[in-house]
Formats: sequence, C-alpha cells, structure tokens
Amino acid sequence: MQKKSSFREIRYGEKRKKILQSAAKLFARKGYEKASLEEIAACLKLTKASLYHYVKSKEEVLFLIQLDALEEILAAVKQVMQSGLSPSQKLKDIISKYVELVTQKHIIGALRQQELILPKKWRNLIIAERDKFDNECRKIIQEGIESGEFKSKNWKMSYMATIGALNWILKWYSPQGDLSVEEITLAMTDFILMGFGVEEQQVLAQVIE
Amino acid sequence: MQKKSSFREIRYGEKRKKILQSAAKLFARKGYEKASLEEIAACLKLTKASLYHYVKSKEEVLFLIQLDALEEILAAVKQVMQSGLSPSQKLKDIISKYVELVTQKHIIGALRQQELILPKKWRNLIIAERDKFDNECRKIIQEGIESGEFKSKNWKMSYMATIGALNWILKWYSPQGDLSVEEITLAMTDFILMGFGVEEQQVLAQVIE
Amino acid sequence: MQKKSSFREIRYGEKRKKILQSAAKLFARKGYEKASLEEIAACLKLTKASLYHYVKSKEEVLFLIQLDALEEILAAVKQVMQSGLSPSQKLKDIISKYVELVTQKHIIGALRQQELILPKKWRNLIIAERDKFDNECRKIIQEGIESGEFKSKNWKMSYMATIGALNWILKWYSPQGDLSVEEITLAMTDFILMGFGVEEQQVLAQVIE
Amino acid sequence: MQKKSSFREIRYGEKRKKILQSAAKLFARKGYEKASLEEIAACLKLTKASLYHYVKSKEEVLFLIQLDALEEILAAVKQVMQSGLSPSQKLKDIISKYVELVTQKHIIGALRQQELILPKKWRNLIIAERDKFDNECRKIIQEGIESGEFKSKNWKMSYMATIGALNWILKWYSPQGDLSVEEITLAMTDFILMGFGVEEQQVLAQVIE
DNA sequence: GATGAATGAGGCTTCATTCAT
DNA sequence: AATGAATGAAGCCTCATTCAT
Repeated sequence: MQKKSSFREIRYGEKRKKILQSAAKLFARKGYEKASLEEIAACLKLTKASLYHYVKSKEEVLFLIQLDALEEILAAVKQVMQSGLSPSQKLKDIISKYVELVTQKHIIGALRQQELILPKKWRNLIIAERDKFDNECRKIIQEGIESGEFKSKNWKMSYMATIGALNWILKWYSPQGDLSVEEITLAMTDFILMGFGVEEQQVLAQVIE
Repeated sequence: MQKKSSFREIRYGEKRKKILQSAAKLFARKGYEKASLEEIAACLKLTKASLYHYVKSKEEVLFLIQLDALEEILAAVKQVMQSGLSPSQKLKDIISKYVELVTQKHIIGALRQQELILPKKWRNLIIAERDKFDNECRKIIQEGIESGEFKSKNWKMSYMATIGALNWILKWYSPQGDLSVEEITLAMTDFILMGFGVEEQQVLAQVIE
Repeated sequence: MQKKSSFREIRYGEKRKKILQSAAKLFARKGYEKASLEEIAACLKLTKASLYHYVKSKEEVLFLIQLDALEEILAAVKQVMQSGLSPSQKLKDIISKYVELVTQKHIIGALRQQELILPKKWRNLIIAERDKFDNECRKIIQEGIESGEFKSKNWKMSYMATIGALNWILKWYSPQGDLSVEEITLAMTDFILMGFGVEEQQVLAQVIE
Repeated sequence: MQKKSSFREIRYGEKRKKILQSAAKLFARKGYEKASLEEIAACLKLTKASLYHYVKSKEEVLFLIQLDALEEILAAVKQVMQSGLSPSQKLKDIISKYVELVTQKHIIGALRQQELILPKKWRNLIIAERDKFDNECRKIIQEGIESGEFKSKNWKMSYMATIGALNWILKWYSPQGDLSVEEITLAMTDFILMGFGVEEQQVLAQVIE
C-alpha cells in the first residue's frame, strides 16, 4: 500500500512535470497569453478540465515554470561559485547551463518580461530569485574586471546584452534546426566573452564542460 | 472641397500614425495579445469603435507597425550601404539606428517572434522585408570578416546574438530609467563590435552619428 | 460474515448520517449551490469520490436532509397533537422543536425555497410532507382562534410571518454567538405568541420543555 | 447634440436599471448562485456579453441591487425619523416601505445572507449601510419601550423576528398569488406590532400611508 | 468622424459525476 | 471502503468586430 501510494505520487509528480514542460514549450513558442490551456492539455491527450488536477491555475503554471528554471540555474550558479575557476570560465559554465535550459526546457526567456503578470506574492518571489542570479553574475563580472581578465567599460550594459542574446535564443531555436546545442553554446560563449573583452587565447584555453 | 478632402487625408494620416505609435508602445509593454484595442483607443481619447475609421483590424495594426519599422531600418541600411564606410562603422551606424527605433518607437522587438500571427500575405511580406535586412547585415559582416576587421568564427550565431541583445532592450528599457539612449547605444556598440572581434582602437576611432 | 455485513451497514448508516449533517451545515452556511461536494467531503476527511459510496448525488443529499428534518418535526408535531395541551402551548412546543432543529441541525431553512431544485418525484414528496406540517399547524391555530386564545385576524399571514421569523434564524444564528438556544426559543415564542394575540399571562404560564 | 447625449444617458441609465431589476427578480427567485447572467440577459433579449456594457461583473450587479435597496429604505427611514409620529406609527411606516420593496423590487431579502460574497470594499459598504438601518430601527424600538408603547422583553430578538418575517416574504410572494401587497402589509404590521406588545387600539388607530 | 450598442467566439475555471484500481 | 484520474457541462468574463445613428 505504501509502495502503491509512493508510486502514485511519483506518477503524479511526473505528469505534473510533463504538463509544466508542455506548457513551457507552448509559452515559449506562442507566448503566455496566446497559449491556451486547451492546447496544453491536448499535448498530453487530456481535457482542459483535467489539468486542474495537477495545477491550480494558468498563472500557477507560469509561476512553477519560472521558479523551476530559476532553481535550476541557481543551483548551477552555486556550484560554479564554489569551483574556484577563473571568472571567464565561470561565465562560460553559466552560459552553457543557460543555453541548455533555454533549448531543452524552453524557459528562462519568459523571465525578464516586464509584464510579469503574476500575483504579487509570486511575482516578488520570482523577482527575488532572479535578483539572486543577477547578483551572482555581477560578482563574477566584477571579479573578472578587477583581475583584468574582462575589459568591459560598462559591465551592466554588457550583462544586459548577454542576457538578451541568450534569452533571444528561445525565439529562434528549433530542435529540428541545423544548429546543435553545442554549436550554439560554443558560439554564444565566444561572442559574449569577446564582448567582455576576454582575450581569445583565454577563451579557447578550456573546453566547456 | 478637394483641399478640404486632402486636408482631411493628411489629418487622417496623422491620426493613423498616432494610433500606430500608441499601439506600438502598448504592444511592446504588454505584448500583442494582452494589449486591447480599448486601451489603445483610450491613449488617444477615442473609443474602441472609432479606431476602425483608421485601421481595418488589430492584425493590420501589428502589420503596419512592423512594416513601418522595417522600412525605416531598411532606409537607414540603404544609406549606410552607400556610405563607403568601413564594415565596423557600418555596423555601428545600423546598431545606432536600431537602438533608436527600439527605444523611441518601441518596435522591432516583435519582429522575430516565431509566432508571427499575421495572415499569410502579410506575414510573407514582413518576412521578406526582414530577410532583406538580414541580408544586408550579412553582407556587412562578411565584408568585415574578409577584410580581417571582424574575427568571428561563427558569424551567423554572432548575428543572432546581436539581434537578441538589441531586441531585448525593448524588455528592460524605460524612458524614466537612468540610462540615456546614447549610453545604451554606446555600450551596445562596444559590446557587439568586441563580440565580433573588432580591435578596440577601431571601435573608438569614430564618433557615432 | 452476516454479522460483519450488518455491522458494516450500521457504520454505513452512521457515516451517511454524518455526511448529511455536514452537508446540512454547509448548505445552511453557504447555500446549496455554493457548497461543493469537495468541501462536504473534506469535513469528514474523505474524498469527493468517496461520498458516492454513501450517497447517489448532491440532489439526493439535499432531499435526504429535507426529508429527515421534516420527519423529525412531524414526529414532534404528532406528539404535540396527542398531548391535549392548549393551542398556545402546542404552538410553543412546536416552536421550541423548530428552533432546536434550525440551530442544532442547520436545517428547515432550505425548506421553503420556491426554487426547490429537486427532481419532481422528490420535490413532490417534500412538498407533501411540508403540507402535512402546515396543516397540523393550521389546525392548532384555528383551534386557538376558535377558543378565543388567539386573536389573529389573518391567521395565514401570521403563520407565514412565524415561519419566516423562525427560518431566518438560520441566517444569523451562530453557535459562537452570545445567544443561547434557550434564549432564542424563549424570545421567539414570546414574540410569536404575542403576534397571535395570546395574552401575556398565558404565555408565561408554562415553562417550555 | 447635447440633447442627444443626455437622451442617451437616460436610456443608458434606464437599461441599466432594467438589468438590475431583472437580476433582482431572478436573484430573489433562484438565488444569486443559481441565477445565471445568461438568464438575466435573456429577460432583456440581450446576449450575455451585452450585459457587460452596463455592468462590470455579476458581483457588481448584486452590489448595486443591494445598495439601491438600502438607499431607498434608508431614505424612507430618514423621512420617518423626522415625522414626529409615535414609535408604533414609525415602525408601521417602515414595515410598509419594506414590504413594498420586497414585493415590488424583489430585494432586501438578500441583504442578511451570512454569505455576502462581495469583495471587501463593497461588503463593508453594504454592511455599514445596513447597520445604519438597524440603528434607526433600534432607536424607534427603544423609544417605544421607553414610552411604554412597546412591551418587548427582548427587543433584539423581536427585531430579528421582524426582519425574518419580512425578508421571508421574498420566498413565498408571487404577484400572481391571491394576496395583495396591501393585505400583506396590513397583516404583517398587525402581527409584528402585536409581537412588540402594542395594544390593538393603537395599531388600528392610524391608517398606513 | 465618432460612438453607444450588441454580439460571437473563445478563454479560464468550477464542479458533479464516473470509473478503474 | 476509498481514491486518483478524467471529463462534460456550465458559468463568468474579455475582446475584436460590426452597425446604426
């Protein structure tokens, strides 16, 4: 009985995850507003109404997706921060994880939407988590500037450009396309680190992941 | 009577422009789906119904905004192409115009949405114009690579990163913010040209616009 | 095995009763429409689906509650009718029982809803039972009028006023409030009997219950 | 143009009033929950969606109905309070108005629902107005007790009984029924004043309205 | 030119109910 | 006996759009 119960919980959790994944994909492709619950449900051969077993509202779906993405990227960031690697290598690792999230889980992109329609309690939580991420990134960048590795004159804008370049991937990436995730990661890393003024040999010095 | 008529057409045209501007701003802020005609009308102290004097449908508004933006950027590109400037300077000029469009007219951002909800005839036209823009940019980049000015190993991805960085401005820029358009332009140019591997002295060699 | 079975039937019956009680309370507090089966189930630490072991439908719950209440009040009426007491005392006893039902079992109130959403077979049965109750009350009142104890000029309206006053208790009574059931019973009896024109000394002559 | 405009405003207001009336009737007959906007709209040969020209939400409809009723009854109360009549006559006048409101406008009944589902800002306003009404009534009753005209031993409960008797009219009154509003008013007044212990001759001394 | 009125389509959400386990 | 899953029906609400004035 316990087994059965825990088995169910797993399946429950798994279906929930699948719903969030499908939703994330649709939100990415069509935008939150245009993506209908009907469509999300259809992806899983469910009825609109059935979604409500797993999820309380469309807004909650958005919230959970965003939270999930943030937790995953923050976990990666945490690990990177403890790695003792050079700033440029740290940045590379984060870019790598970020690209993976955007291309595999179809998320993050929605994070910076000025609109963030979530109710306050959720919005604040999301924004707080996002700020954590931004702060860690800022630390890395400043560390890089202090060590002379980065030469950016306006690190804030460089950071915004980076985030834009990475989030925008969501808009054009297609798994069926001719660009592999590795290629994208490599090229993005290249472009961004060069944008930060990192010398090329440093960029090429280490293989990613 | 003719005079009156033409006078009206002019005013008609001006109001139409204002509608498109307001709509562009709202589309940028809230997204196409979430921005309602009612809201757009309210910006101009009009009623929802009155909009239909100037515009055939919400979709047409989106189409006109995108077309307008594309025409403006293409005009700038055309001029740049005939300027005889160096590739990096050409790119700088285009970035400059692009930033201006994004910040002043709140557009372009919507351009790369994979979703492009427009009916086919319009969608194709938009895509065709966009392709023109992409092609001109590609020419500049390749010219830069051939001349040794640019060192990008994957120019396509660099271009996508550039477009992402620039379009993303729409998501965070606020006229009330503490960043002037000039600062943004300068920093973005910096970051992107460095991303393309242009030597710093070249970047600083010329003043923008 | 038979024993077990009958044991189960008893428990079954008990649980069923508890369900009806919880439902009655919720129906009284939130109204039939607004009270959801989920909520009723939660009161008993059950799942929505589990209710269907004990009950065929939400409508049946309503029906059973009403029927139960009617049976209980009718039983009291029957006893009163055989008591040989004076009309005013009879009325007092019925009021007393009625208040008890309304405050303790949260019912009756729903009885006079013109809407009576029940399917016909049930509705008719409920109405028939209710008519029985009304008839017995009418007899008491007429008896009182004939004996000169009651002085009401329009006994029908007086009866409607009485029913209204009593049913309305459901809307404001709270077990946590500062009014005890006894106080309510006493005051209501007072008001109603005086409304029927019963002389005060007669009202005070006997202690209730 | 001004005429046209004001003409329209009147019609607008009139349609709005009609909507509120229809809604009030339906709310009274079926309850707030069960009465659907579709039905309300159908009464006026409108579509569900059309209602939203005149009204912001179903809740607002409920709010407006309640507010309207309260304002009307409060206006009557105000006039009564300045009349200098005897307490019993004051009470009679209020009952008269109350019955009129319940039978003609199908309201008030919803007022004491413990459920009051309205959002806080509205609920508080309604409750505040209702308290005003209750307070004025209390004054009258206490005045009557002090002058010896009323003999109620528990005036609060008598008041609750009165309100119950009057509100309950909503549940059984039908314009097609064989009871005229005048009859109801007369009988209710009779019953209630007698309930308050007012001597019969006093009750009969004055004609209502 | 402008707008109040009206509407159809579609979206989110709730809920009573059924069924397999 | 109990429940997780699934669903159809129905309700509220929004919105782009049309039309008569």
